[in-house]
Amino acid sequence: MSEIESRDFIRQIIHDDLESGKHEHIVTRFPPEPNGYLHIGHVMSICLNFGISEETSGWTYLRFDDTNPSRESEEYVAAIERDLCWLGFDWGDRLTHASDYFERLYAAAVTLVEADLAYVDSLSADEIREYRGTLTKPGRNSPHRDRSAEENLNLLERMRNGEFAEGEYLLRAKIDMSSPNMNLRDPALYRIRHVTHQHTGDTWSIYPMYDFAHTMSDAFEGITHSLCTLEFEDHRPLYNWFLDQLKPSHRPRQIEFSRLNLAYAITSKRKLSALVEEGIVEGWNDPRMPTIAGMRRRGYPAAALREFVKRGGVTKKNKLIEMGVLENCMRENLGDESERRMAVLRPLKVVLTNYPDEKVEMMEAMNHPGRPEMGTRELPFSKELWIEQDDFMEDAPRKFFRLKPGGEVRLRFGYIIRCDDVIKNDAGDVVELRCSYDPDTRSGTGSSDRKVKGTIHWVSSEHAVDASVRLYDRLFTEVNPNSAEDFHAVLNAGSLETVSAKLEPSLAELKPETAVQFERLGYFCTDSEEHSVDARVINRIVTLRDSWSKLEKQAMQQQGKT
RNA sequence: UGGGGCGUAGCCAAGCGGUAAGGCAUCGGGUUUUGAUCCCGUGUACCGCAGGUUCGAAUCCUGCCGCCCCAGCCA
Repeated sequence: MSEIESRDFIRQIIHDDLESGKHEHIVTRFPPEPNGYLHIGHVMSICLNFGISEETSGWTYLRFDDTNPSRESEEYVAAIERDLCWLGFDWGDRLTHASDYFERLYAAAVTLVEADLAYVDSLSADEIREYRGTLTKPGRNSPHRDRSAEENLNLLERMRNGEFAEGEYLLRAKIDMSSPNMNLRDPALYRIRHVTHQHTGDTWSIYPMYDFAHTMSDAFEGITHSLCTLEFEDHRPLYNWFLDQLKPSHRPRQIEFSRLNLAYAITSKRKLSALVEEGIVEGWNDPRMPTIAGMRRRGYPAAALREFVKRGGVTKKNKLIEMGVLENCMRENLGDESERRMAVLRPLKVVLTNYPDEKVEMMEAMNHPGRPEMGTRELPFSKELWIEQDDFMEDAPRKFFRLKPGGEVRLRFGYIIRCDDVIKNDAGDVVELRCSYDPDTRSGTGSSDRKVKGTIHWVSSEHAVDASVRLYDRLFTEVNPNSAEDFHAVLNAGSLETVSAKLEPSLAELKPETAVQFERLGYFCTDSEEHSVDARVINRIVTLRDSWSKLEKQAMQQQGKT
């Protein structure tokens, strides 16, 4: 253990800036555009920005980057605030909008025009593209580039007054049409848009572009470090150009980091939005979605999500993080925090032939094997039980130590039973097991130390409560669906399976959004929208680690080869 | 074929001229009334490749290769 925890490159810069006295406080911002729900990629940015200000006793603004009214909405701003709160971050009274600065932004634009650093163009969108040149060919100056400041001012004012149609005029920075950096070829500053803005209503008919609005908003808020993703690296010269020309009293510094990509998941708002609109998932908060709302509904604890992002690190290298890392964070957190319960997902009937017909015993069960302070509960035990179909095998391999004909197994917190008969239907499916129990092996009694290899879970059928349980799997079959030509082609058809499960009676009245472990199966969470005590709906968060299924897979592969 | 980035084990990631941390995964083993947890142990990383500088390079220099981003009046 070294005394100095190694810092990522951004925290190193910030540490140095504090050390050198360049800044007294660190001010960051999280600037989502309210045009969709936040996803796992945003979680990283959120944790970075809010995390850094927390660590340095600075502060962070939540700033809605609402400069494009044609695709933004109130629904999204509400969802973003909700998600941020749930994740555990607090912006206090520092909730702002880029639109809060529209007047100041306009004044800054006027300043640029007056300094002959911006002009009103009247080329069409197509012409502008044509004039811009290509990656390898320089662009050409617009024929309107040399309008007088007076004329530009007049035109800009009339743009603001709504005198022109959309696309008729455009305010552009006057930089360098031959720059090898496309962002410097006279980028657009303001475009005309006759649209009602979700925050400013109809007061504006021109709206600033991202680069201009974002840079100046950072400056207005005294942001010290403006952290963004790699694709904006090319924009930094433009960011700095605005600061150089307009000389605001605060000069923020933009630093870029690589985004977090999760294997088998999509993190593109456009595609996520398509999944919702095409009805491929049930909504932005479908438990299969990598959105914060979806992961929350799935049952992922916020703390586990934060831990996951922390493990990813902060660098400039493109990364694709394995699902297993995410799943492990969930298992670690839930393993410590959640109570254990018994539930049977795919029930198989077991009748204990030597158990008295009407008898019911109450068996004591620990709520958490590692945390006795979490207490115990009682499980009713009776003649007729449900066990998991997977826990019985007629022709079992040597290493299968669950139930098989003539074999013995321990019922967790119950007795050891032996399988005497297998009953099948006409189709040949196993529909019932006739077993006998050993009365001397009751769990917890002194004479219960007889060992059997396997222990399986069960539920008394008379006392069981029903539930609809949804088993989720990855939404895509491709590791990196982001780069697939068409994501529809790599959708996982089996991403959702719903089963009718039997639960132990203590689970009858669970509140929505409660996570528990179903022993030997995984972690599950009652659905926040559809679950009620009358109609239980439960989502599987993640399975337990399962070394048996691993062995099974290996065996299958070997069989396939030989 | 312009510009900007990035390349350390399967996936992340330390390292900042002195002879390759750590996590996850993998594979062994122990404990276990969850095949879970827990506990031990487990890696020949040609540090993208090739040269060079140096007593010494993942770290400095040169060249090359690979991958990502940029031609919205999106962010």
